[in-house]
Amino acid sequence: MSIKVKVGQRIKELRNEIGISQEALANKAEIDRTYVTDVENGRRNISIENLEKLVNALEIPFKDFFNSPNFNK
Amino acid sequence: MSIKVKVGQRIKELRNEIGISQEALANKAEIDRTYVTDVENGRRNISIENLEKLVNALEIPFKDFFNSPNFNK
DNA sequence: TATAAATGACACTTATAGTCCGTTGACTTA
DNA sequence: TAAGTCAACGGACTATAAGTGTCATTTATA
Repeated sequence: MSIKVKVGQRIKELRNEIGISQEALANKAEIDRTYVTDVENGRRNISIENLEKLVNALEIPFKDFFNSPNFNK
Repeated sequence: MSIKVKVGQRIKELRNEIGISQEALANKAEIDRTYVTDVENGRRNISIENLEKLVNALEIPFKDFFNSPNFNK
């Protein structure tokens, strides 16, 4: 599985834990809603700055974001 | 400190631990030599795919890459 | 069972990520 | 004196991510 897909899945997972919509997350991170959709579905090779925005909006440290079985597959 | 600078410092730190040159790391990761210089100096907003290449070349899991005091500042 | 809310798919422009070739200066070894 | 390695930087170029619009589809709920 590509890193893009893994990152997307992890974002979706964390977003669902918080219980907010893609649009709410997008607004919080100040990113376009459809861009978030694309990222969650593994269609975007996201940059570190945009990933930081999303990780911050998900209120999780980077190290915890990557501390998931997802990233050992 | 920006995420770009933090990532760059962490890459440089890990590269020095291994004891290889920027060019050797670049070759191992199959990315451009000059690009590695820029990333280490915080001048590039690297994509997740290229970060993965570098992290793999540094032979460290993502979660350990981000498990550094750097990323809590 | 219709309506709205949420998500998905994708094309498109523009901004910039990333490559390639070369140079420079610091340091090292012969 | 070279001659080599390495990091940093520049300019020109190509590839692709960022950002947005639009419509289609799915899912919740009245």
